[in-house]
Amino acid sequence: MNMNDSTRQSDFIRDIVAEDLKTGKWDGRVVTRFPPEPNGYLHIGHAKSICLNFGIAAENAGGICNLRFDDTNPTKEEAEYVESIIEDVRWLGFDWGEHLYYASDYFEQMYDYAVQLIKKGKAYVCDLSADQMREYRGTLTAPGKNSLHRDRPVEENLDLFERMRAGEFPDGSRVLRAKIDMTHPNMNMRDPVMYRILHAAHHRQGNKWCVYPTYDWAHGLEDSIEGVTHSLCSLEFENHRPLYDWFLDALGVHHPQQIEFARLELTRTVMSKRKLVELVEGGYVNGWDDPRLPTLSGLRRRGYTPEAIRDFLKRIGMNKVVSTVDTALLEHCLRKDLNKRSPRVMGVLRPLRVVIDNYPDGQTDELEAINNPEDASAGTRKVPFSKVLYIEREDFMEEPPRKFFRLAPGREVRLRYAYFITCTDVIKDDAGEIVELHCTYDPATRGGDSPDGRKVKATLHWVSAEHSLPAEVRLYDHLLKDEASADAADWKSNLNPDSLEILTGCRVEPSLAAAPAGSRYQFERQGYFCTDPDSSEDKLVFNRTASLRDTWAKIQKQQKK
RNA sequence: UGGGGAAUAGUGUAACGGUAGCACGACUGAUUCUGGAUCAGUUAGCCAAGGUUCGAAUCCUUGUUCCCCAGCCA
Repeated sequence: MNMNDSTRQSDFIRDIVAEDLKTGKWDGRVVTRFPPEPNGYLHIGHAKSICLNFGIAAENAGGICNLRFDDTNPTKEEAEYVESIIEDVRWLGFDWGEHLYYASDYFEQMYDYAVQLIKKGKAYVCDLSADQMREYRGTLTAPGKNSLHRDRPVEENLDLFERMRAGEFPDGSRVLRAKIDMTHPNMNMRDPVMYRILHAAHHRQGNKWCVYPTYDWAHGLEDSIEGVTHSLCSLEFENHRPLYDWFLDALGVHHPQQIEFARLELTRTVMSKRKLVELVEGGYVNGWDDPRLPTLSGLRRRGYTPEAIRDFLKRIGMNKVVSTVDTALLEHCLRKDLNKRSPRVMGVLRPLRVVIDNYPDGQTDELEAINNPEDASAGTRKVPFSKVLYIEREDFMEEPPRKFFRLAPGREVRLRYAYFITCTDVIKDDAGEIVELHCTYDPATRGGDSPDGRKVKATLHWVSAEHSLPAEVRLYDHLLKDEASADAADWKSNLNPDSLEILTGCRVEPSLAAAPAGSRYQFERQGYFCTDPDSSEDKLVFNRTASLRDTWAKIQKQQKK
């Protein structure tokens, strides 16, 4: 990956890794892993974990980070998700080399380990139903009680477990449990389930198995088998750590250290899988890569850069505090990156026709425009100018309020890289709607500067009517409304009804004619845009990645108050 | 009411017994052929109360608040 945006940083996890390196705890090895379950699409919360795990591996000589699919539940997992996860991790900029693994490849080994535990008298087959098991488990404040099958002889457990695997029993009829302590204050330690019977086809193993390991049993083993040193996971697994440790100790195998960190929450969006699924399946958004979603595929389609996401994740730090990061910080990182690298272009979102009365009919001029003022090497391009132009509707006001610097009757402004123009007439339709402006231009200001030193207070973007290309532009806003109702159950009432606005009559400069999908631009004075995969030469489609900071909008807001 | 965690400006994050700093946001101003960018500045904080210490965000005690756990999900 590109390391120049991941300068060395520190946090409590990296401190532990550094300390372990110093004491030689793992013989100088650093092995981490990113272990998604292939049951959905990755989002920026996952990216926090990805950057952490791959980042730590990259920062330490010889460090390794495995990409491991935690595919222990065939009823929820699909190959489609495996593909998308691989694509997203790559896109984010990380490389696992040879280290791509599947938990399901360890099923045989896990089974053998389970047999070992049975032989040690530390696991037993239990015939309790799910309902009964819940009863026996007790509650947060009351201890549980032992299953009547808890003291089954080893030989019987071995026999039953083998027959479970052989498919002799129906789903839900039996499980293999660890024999720990039904009165343990930590619920996870009350004889947790290690295997359940699931007659379901697995996306990689097919019908080879009908018993599947649970997370608690499988995860530590996966880490152990792969020689992981630091197993990093989110806060909700803190309560599982004693069990993670118990299993590995009971087996006497390599025992990685589990360390927990807080997952990422962002303002004005949703991050939980459950909610994302609800949005996608309920048709509130258009698929997993809807540009409004915080999924990596959504952010990619929206025009986010991996660099901006990594920079953001680096800035928010790593902690155990449950917190919600302001989306404004993500947007800041985005704009910072895009500002440096995006070619400038002129596009008019809501066109207003302007006729330059004193400009010769049929004449075309080509004006030189700077591609990126932040990057001299980006060079310049030619933009056509003619008698009939389009400017942004909101750049003209017939009765300009205080602090409105743009075009108004009798006022002179600059057309960027072109000429000074002065508004001489306003044409309206029967409904009183402004349909056209008449202006004059000053030929002496060609290129955008007045030889007499005359100043204007505004510079407008524009396109030549005849030369410009039609385009559709999709404007996005936050998924959630600003002031969110506190009712967590009714979270969908907080959805922002204006999160998507589609503009169809837009006009963009001709240089965009063959803009390939995914290419990013700054539409001057408007924001950052990228070409949507829906775009073609016949029909250009752009997504607004982010708007530019808009001081005038702020002033307007204040004036309204 | 059991157990496990966490509390530092509006938000996120540093400080590891020795001047509470950084970033985002908000607000000023300068500058500008993008009301962009840039530059300069302002704003605002140690959950509470005790204790230890020459000295406490940091150590101790008590309390408060918030998060997680009763799937054969991960």
